[in-house]
Amino acid sequence: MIKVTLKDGKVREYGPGTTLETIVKDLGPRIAKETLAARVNGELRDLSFALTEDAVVEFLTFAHEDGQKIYRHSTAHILAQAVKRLYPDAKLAIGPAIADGFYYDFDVEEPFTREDLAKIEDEMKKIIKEDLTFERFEASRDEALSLARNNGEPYKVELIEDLPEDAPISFYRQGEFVDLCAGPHVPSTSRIKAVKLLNVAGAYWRGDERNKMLQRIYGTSFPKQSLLDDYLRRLEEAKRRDHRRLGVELGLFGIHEEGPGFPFFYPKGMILRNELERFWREEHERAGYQEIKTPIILRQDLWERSGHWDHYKENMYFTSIDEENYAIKPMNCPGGILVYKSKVHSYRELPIRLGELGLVHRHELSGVLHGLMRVRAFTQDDAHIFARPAQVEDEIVKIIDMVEYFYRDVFGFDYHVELSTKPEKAMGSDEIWDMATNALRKAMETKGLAYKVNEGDGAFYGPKIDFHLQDCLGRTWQCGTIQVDFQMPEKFDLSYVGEDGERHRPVMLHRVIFGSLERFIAILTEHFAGAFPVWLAPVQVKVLPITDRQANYAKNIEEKLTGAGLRVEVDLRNEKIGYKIREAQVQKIPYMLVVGDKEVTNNTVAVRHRSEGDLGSTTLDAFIVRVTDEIRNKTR
RNA sequence: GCUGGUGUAGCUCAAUGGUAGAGCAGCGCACUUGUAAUGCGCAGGUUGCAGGUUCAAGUCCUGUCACCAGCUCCA
Repeated sequence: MIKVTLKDGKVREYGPGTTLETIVKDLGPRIAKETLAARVNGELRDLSFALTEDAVVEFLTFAHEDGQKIYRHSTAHILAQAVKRLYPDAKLAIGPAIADGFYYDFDVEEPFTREDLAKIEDEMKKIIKEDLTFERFEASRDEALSLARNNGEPYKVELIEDLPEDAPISFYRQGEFVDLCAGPHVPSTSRIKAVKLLNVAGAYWRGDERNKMLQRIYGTSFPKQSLLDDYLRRLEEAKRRDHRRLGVELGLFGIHEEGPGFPFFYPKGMILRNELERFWREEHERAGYQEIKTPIILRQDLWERSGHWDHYKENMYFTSIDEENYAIKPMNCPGGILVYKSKVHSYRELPIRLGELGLVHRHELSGVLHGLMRVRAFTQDDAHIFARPAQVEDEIVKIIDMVEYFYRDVFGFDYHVELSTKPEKAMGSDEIWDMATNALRKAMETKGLAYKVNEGDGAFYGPKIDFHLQDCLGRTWQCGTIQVDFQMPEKFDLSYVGEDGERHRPVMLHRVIFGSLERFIAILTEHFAGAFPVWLAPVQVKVLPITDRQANYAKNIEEKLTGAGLRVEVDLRNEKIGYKIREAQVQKIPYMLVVGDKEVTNNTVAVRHRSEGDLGSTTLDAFIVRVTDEIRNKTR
């Protein structure tokens, strides 16, 4: 007998060769019905897997992340089968599960249309009804290659050829359809209850733009129709948080056809922006930064010297002045360097932290522009830190602290961290890159920060840590970044005078906290769905008189609130109170003060909060205390 | 940049190849109102732009610009 240890620690005994399916049925009909696959001694397995030795077994349902992945991946196979039935000439590429669903890439002569998608979805539903079993079989490398060749699947051939020599090669068959796949899968196609194909888009084979563009079909699936409906509803709701939409609705910012990628900030958006800048300046002053401002246009030879000409020219705009060549800055570092070089520095001054809210311009490909998230002109909350080598790690830790304070404590964002290493097109030796990369690693370890590694994704002058934030649809955007740079100090012959009276080379750190004000404001808008914390709200209080009898009282209140440093508007129009409230609610103004005859008589205000509703009457002074407290504490 | 899709009033959307329309917003008038939309009226357009087909184009074709989704690339 073999011992099977279950998740809850219970041990059961079965004869050798017992399949997981038998075991799960033994556990009960309900778990058997919900179980999709299992993890056996850490390895994901099909339910048809037969146990030959003692094992720790965890049965996976849709409630498990791995269970969901297996479920969606199996759906992707059904998609591929449907496509092959309807379009026998389609060549299969890859079809993984992704965050909220799956996709499958096909090489087809004609791109799929919306109507095609509907047809394919219908065919998938047929396949589900056919209740086809997912059967696993293994093949030798040669068998696998000839199978893929016989099926006329060149992409699969390529995939097999790239598998390591000793890797077992497995296939899955459902009905007439066979696909190369590591698995595992759900037991049969009928396990997929609700499926929806969402959209189709081009995608390069292996993500390389030099390769052929394939047609990628995105879809999702759930074990219940109601879960699918919920998901689709959530998607719709998420779209209502879109900063591009809220930017216009709330009068914050917008992009006009006259300036693709060049955003406009309207008066209310500027209030938000200025508040962020004010907060930023306070925090940086506290952290020992000095502020500078460097020009937007500088001579081209500066950029040749910095390496931008060689490494970043395609992203830069150029101009000429008096027949001399100039460049519009895509980064602030060369300017910061010139400030550093403007005088001789002693080791006693270091680290020197020069902050700059610097407007940079970058030529981004037209297809990547996205509201305020991805633009061609943006303001980085940049800083360049010139440090002695021994100070570098400590400085990195301090920057991480600041990012955490901003993101987690003040704004309440979820974020994740990535470390990017030396790219192909880079300046400097591997040794120097290793040193810089290790400094970042060590700082993150000191902080106990979990991070993922992006090989070859660093800046051309150094490795970086990136902080990524999520938008309303869960897409992530790089915001904060910390970069260690040994190259620029070399290129520009930077130095400081050490204790020994000799010249030494400082190390440079490039860093941003917000990343770009534009992107950060976009994230902020989506995160709060436009209902900004009071300290950021463009209008903090709206005074709503019930009739024009209270107009003077309302104006008086406005004056007092303005005097207390609050941003106030009064709605003096002859409208019903419900109408005024609705408009203030739609504008997501945090506080409404309703004033009618009662309030005038009692010298009070009736407070309404945008999310808490009617809070009852109070004195104006008490209200001012409440709001100013929220502002000072940056209450979310 | 690439693949596909979409461009009609400030916004959201209608209009068989046959006189461009509605709701909201705006403006005017009436109503003087108690916690998410009062009523009536007025105005608003070179249908993204440029060509073409046609007796006739918002609608069909070509080009172009912008936007949307994804890919590639990045804060």
